[in-house]
Amino acid sequence: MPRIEYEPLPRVFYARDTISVAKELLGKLLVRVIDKNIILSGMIVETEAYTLNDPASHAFKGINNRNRIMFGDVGYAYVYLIYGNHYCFNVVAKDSSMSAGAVLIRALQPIDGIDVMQKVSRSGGGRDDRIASGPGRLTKALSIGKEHNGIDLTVRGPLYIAHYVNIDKEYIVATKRIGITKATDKLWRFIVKDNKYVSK
DNA sequence: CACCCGATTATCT
DNA sequence: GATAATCGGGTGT
Repeated sequence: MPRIEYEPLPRVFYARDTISVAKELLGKLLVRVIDKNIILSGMIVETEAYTLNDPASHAFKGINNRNRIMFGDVGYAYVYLIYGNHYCFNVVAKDSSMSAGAVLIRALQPIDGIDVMQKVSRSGGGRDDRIASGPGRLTKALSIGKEHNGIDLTVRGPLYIAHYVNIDKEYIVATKRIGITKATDKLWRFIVKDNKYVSK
């Protein structure tokens, strides 16, 4: 059984304003451990922030059974089904004055288990720059589903986020969020500049 | 490459 | 009944 060497980010990392966390998650590693011996991972290269007073956020209209994790403690996974057939993976992040907030992880640069991800995802036909490029492709590549909703991402387990590299401020670009119809002017999508694994 | 559309479910009106 | 933090396959240029 391989030793898992990646160090999870502590809960305090997520206990800050959602926008800052969204930026600082770039360059971190999303780690998926399957059956305690298969390790899949990727460097986060694209994120989006969703806050409480944000018409585009699931939290905007108040708590319900789907979004309740967004109103809970920080550092936990919020996974939900979109368009009836894809899962989106988020991390709960907010400062103590906010009741809800999360960061959508939209794209990864594959690091560990690229061959396994290619088999599972069947996206991109042999190219590695489409495997986890987009929120639905990412969850498919790492086999993330509703069973991971509410999981603690600050401890080594089936799914966690770890330290990896630091992205210089120069290389963080803010853009409009993708696929929303409300609050479309906010520049709350963050990408690693010139990285080919960012969704198009 | 651009556009169009169907899939399929939780939530809201 | 409509819409949604999406994707892949189809058709046309």
